[in-house]
Amino acid sequence: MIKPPRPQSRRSEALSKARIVAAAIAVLDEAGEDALTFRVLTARLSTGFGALYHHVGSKDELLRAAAGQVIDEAAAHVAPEAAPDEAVRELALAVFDAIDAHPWAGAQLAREPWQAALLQLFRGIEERLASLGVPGGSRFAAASVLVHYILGVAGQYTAGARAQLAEGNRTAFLAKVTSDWARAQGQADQAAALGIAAQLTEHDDREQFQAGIDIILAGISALSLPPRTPTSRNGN
Amino acid sequence: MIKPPRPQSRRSEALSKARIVAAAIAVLDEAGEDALTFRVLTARLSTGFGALYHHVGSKDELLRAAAGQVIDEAAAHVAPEAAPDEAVRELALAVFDAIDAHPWAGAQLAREPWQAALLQLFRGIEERLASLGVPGGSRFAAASVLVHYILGVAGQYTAGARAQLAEGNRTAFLAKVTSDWARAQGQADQAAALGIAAQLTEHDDREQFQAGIDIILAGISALSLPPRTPTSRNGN
DNA sequence: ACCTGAACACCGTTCAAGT
DNA sequence: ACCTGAACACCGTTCAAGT
Repeated sequence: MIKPPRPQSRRSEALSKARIVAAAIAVLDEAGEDALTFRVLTARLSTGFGALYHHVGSKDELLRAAAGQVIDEAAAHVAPEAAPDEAVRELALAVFDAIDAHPWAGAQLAREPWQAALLQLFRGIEERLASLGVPGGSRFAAASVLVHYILGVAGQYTAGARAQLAEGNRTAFLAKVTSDWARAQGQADQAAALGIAAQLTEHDDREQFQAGIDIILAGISALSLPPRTPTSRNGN
Repeated sequence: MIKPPRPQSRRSEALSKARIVAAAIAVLDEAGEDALTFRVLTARLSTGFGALYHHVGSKDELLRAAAGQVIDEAAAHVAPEAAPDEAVRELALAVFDAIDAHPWAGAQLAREPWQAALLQLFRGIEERLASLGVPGGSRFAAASVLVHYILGVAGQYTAGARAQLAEGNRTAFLAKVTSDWARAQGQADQAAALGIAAQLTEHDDREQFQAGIDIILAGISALSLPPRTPTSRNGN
């Protein structure tokens, strides 16, 4: 009675949480957040609902796991030998780029920020701030601002991506927003609204994000680092 | 044929967008985001679906209008004679407090940050930064960081409030998060996770938020304001 | 233990019909 | 013009039944 070498099933591999999460990420990347339903997952993995629920518990848990994986990968790619303030910038940018590539993950993180992956980010930032000389008493607050900012941008970036998808393209989207603003403003304020819309049109999201990180790092340094010789401070 | 003085209808007032939005805000405040459905609204206003759709277009539009109203009210309460940096702090805190009172509004703003109400906030901040001496070239970036940060905190604050509601209370919620973290970490890192959880337990959200605003304002000042005599800089 | 898929309890939204 | 509510086209989730 020798066991047959695995009775080649219809599916190539057995179902597992990892395979379900991978399929979910694929659907999310290809077609966005609204497209992820248990029905398309059952079709894609050729199973039933019960099989999925046997491995994942709920749709929320699935979304959490998918976002966690994306962020984990991003945060792992930071060069360990970088100078501490550069490392903070790299960490922040890695998360930004991950969310650029997977906008749905930004929405998820903004919604449930206590995921383990973000704990890693927080700890990574706090560690670098310590190397930078930020004293223990203000380190928590300093790391918090950075993480809050990163998540704030993440959420809004995602929102923009989703809306641009719905509206066709960035230009069309901004045109619609601008006209909505103009309608909501008094006549006198329409010029200001147009000015802001123009700056939104021109600016580069990634550069803007980096400029924000620089401002916050400068603030942390100003408030909680021993003052240095005030030369060569050209931050722009 | 004199018209009767308004044939006292079953409902006290005619249906209108304003009344629908008011009812929506009431439901959201009383029972949270998930509780707002067109079905409970029809019951509360004793009408049918079609009547609601005749005034609001979609649930998204309703949510937008509700959040917009809450933020508009908050931003309007800032004393106009305040010093510019104090005014920025007041604006930020007003939004924070509004979201504390209406957590669902935070989620909505994080999801669709281009609402007209936020344009007002942005302009209010930019104006004050101009008074503060921040040059035009960096003012947009500076105001952006502040707004991104405010919205980031808003989103996460809301997430926390929602989770605490689900979990029973803040302590129970933090206990659950901590145990999730501990499970996800290696043994060696559990201490660090516990330390962060402890700081989360102790800190006051509102104070933390203010500390963040101070850090960002210090960074703006360091990077784009003419240097002052470096005395009496005690920001903590 | 793992999987299947009909069925349940909801949603937001539409629309023919009323006044 | 404004309102009504049955009906439609979806969801996430459960669960008795299979292997």
